[in-house]
Amino acid sequence: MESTTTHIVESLSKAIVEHRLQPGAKLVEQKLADHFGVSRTLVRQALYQLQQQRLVAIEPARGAFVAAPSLQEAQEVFEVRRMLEAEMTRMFVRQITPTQIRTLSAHLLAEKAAVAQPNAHGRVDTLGGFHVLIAQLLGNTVLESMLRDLLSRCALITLMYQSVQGAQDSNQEHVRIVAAMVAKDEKLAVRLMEEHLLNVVSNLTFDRTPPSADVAKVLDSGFMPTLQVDLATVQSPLAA
Amino acid sequence: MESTTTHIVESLSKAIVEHRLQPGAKLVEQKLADHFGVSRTLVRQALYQLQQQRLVAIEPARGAFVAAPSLQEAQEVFEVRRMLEAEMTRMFVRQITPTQIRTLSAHLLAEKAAVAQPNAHGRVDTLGGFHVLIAQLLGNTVLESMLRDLLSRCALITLMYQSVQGAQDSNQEHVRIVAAMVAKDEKLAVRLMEEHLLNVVSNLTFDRTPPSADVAKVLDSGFMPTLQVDLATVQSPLAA
DNA sequence: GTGCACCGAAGTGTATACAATTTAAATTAA
DNA sequence: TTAATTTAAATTGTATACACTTCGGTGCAC
Repeated sequence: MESTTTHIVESLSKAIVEHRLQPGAKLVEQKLADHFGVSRTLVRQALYQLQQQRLVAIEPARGAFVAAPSLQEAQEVFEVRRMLEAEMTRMFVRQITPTQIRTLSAHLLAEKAAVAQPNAHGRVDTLGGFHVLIAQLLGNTVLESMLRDLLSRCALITLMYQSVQGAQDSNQEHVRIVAAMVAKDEKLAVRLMEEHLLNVVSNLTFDRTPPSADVAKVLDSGFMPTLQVDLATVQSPLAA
Repeated sequence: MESTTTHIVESLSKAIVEHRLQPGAKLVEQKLADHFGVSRTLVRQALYQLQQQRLVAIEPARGAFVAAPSLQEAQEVFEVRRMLEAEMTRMFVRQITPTQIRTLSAHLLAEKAAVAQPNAHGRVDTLGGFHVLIAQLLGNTVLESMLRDLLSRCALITLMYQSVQGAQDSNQEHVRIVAAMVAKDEKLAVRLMEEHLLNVVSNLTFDRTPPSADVAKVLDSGFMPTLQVDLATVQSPLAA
């Protein structure tokens, strides 16, 4: 059901967000094609789509590179998130239900578990999931997919400008936000959400790590054993 | 400098937003390729990109169609706009400058002129420009491009569920919003902006116009003389 | 007449071929 | 040695070829 191109997009997207492909790294079409066992045609389509998601930058006649957003752009992305999520929080508090509270609580527990684990990707994913979950509970799929895109970009950004923000901190802040939501304290919930996002921005530094590495190796040998298996399963287009 | 694919994307995007290609219309690759004087390869890339912008829906093995968002989705899109633009307005009022006021005033005049004209596309474009302009004045390019995408989708939507919303009404509302901004009345400005957007949503009806027409003819003979010229110039990829 | 299998045309999905450009290396001149 | 120049390899941009799927209609059974 899922098109091959879509599969490539998601696989690359994941690799970028998980930092296995570093910002600035060149994405040579033929190498990717070989890796996925398809022709350049499909890789090309995937790269163009990733360009639109701002995870990849294509320079005409020069090739595709993993996006390396400027600090300026990074701040703008977070600013947009703040705007969107402040309103989202406001709306959510106004119509929160017991069922939703239970779902959120369950997620907070999942976060706590994820934070305790050594798997960095899992942590980022679960923590990001908190924000998507709220959009989901609001029942707005447009908002949800928009937020997903923003979160991907944010993952790339926080890796690039190595945010010192600890995972526990984030989890703690989420807990407090939910508490305010449950108390139906709109103002407080919004303020906490805004501060939560501002915290991340203020922790962005100029520490740019240099581009690097061999695309092929990076793609099939993620250093996380579990992920490696995952990749082996998911990445082959013929397996699906 | 602009890639051929990009050109096709923009050309199709414009045709969809301007309603020359109706929602649900089938976009046959070869026909488009012939029209643009390129191979299917490039058309294909363009269609995939438009799919991501939600202006086109691709059904596997069946082809690409001009998107026909459901009423549900339409409402969600406007809801997101409301969220984003409410915050945008709030921020804008807080840092508004005399220069910005002059720019906005100038735009309102342009709107007034556009509204008086018979050119429907020009009206929609100029009225939408108001919202983009504010993002621009805020200096947030990420927000700006996001808003642009949303506005494209909104244009498609309002055409589909023929909103009765008159152009003058919109212009009037813009005038009042700017007035509140100039007065630095944050609450009022935000409220007016929200109402402005809610008005549009509440005017959406179930009136779906049937899909139709010949793609080729629609693309080169827009019925607007000025636009036609524009298309003739812009659409040929070799001319650029 | 109505429904169903079949066939051909049209259209999509993917791979491959080839021209044009860029990149890197090797070579030569200062 | 360094800088500039030429040359070859690698890479991208676009077109084309071909297999596979879908769509429309024709004819046949009932």
